[in-house]
Amino acid sequence: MGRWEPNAPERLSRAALELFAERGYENTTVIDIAQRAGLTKSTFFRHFQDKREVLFGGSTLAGVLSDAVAAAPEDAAPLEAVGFAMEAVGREAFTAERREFSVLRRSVIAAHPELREREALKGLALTAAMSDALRGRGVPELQARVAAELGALAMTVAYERWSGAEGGEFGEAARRALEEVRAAAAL
Amino acid sequence: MGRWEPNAPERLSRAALELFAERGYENTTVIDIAQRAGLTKSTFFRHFQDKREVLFGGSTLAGVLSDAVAAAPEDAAPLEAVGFAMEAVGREAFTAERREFSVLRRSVIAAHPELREREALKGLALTAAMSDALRGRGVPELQARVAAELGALAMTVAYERWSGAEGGEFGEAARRALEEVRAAAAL
DNA sequence: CTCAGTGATGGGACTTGGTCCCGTCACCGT
DNA sequence: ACGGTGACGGGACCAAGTCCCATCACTGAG
Repeated sequence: MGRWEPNAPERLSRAALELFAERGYENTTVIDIAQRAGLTKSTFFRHFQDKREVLFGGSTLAGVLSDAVAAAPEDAAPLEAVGFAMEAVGREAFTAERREFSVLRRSVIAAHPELREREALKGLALTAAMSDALRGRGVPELQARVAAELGALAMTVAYERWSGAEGGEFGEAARRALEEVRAAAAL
Repeated sequence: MGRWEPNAPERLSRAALELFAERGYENTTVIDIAQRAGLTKSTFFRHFQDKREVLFGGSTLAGVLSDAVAAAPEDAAPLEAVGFAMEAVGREAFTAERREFSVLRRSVIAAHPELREREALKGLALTAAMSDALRGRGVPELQARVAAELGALAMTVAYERWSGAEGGEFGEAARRALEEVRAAAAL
């Protein structure tokens, strides 16, 4: 088992998730993580900005959302474009085979304030990505921000359900959630 | 100038804001902050959980929002209750005399990722507070979350304007922003 | 086959954030 | 005058994160 094993970032992420689940985030050292992955602290920080990022690094969610919104049919309303983005996420990120991983990751994040904080920041990035993509379609500033915010809420709700007992396909859950949010927003 | 000077937390906050503005967040040590306030590192961490919190500690915004939503007239619709909360914030938090302080604080936070991250977490706490207060009024789960999210967006927009060149009163700016958001959400 | 270049890794010194424990001093009531 | 309480000072200590340099595996040219 050499110095040249491939996929260092992935090995580190898996090791980190395991250790966080076993003994908790604050009882796990970066050195612990690196050791389980057969690496060292130096290498860890070469692949991740900090200890929290090891659970968020692989995420290209912002890019997926942005691209899907931009690729939606020209005549689609803002919230419809957001709906397409939800489906794209279901296809490219929250797939059935990654559900178990996502569920564990979710519970680990929920248990530790530092990780929740990072997640909050990533959430802002997601809404910003959607909002920017909508503005790129010619949607006015405020409408874009509203649609992005409602889309983010729908994604959160769908993620709660999808990673909960229900299972099913994420894209559909997100579409349903988005429709419910739209109805709840009609005041 | 003794050991018994009052208002240690406030002195620390002011010292921190000054130093962050002067030399930047990462070029400022907790010891620097404590020294400028005439205190020590130990005392700093006795008043604040961590270095970031020194810019967020005084904030009872969540409580203000929560109370105001709960105190709104019984027959007020969710978004109207949120409107009352906005005015309460204008009265009790974002007052005219604190504007200068808020503007500086805002620019400091915007300049440093760690601080933006903490702000994102505080934002989540605010929407959660509003959402919970709305549910306490009997508003269904999803409607409460939507109204809270729209309220948070309105607050963000109003804050941008209020701390920008425009000035004026925060409560009014927030009410206007909330009305615009409501209009933009009518899809 | 050899050898130099490239890039990822190992390793250790160093700074700083954050925790812990304990001694000290000011205030307050008796 | 005296003891209790609570805030502060100070120092040891650990882990996160930075920096710099040595080392090793792979690659391609000769």
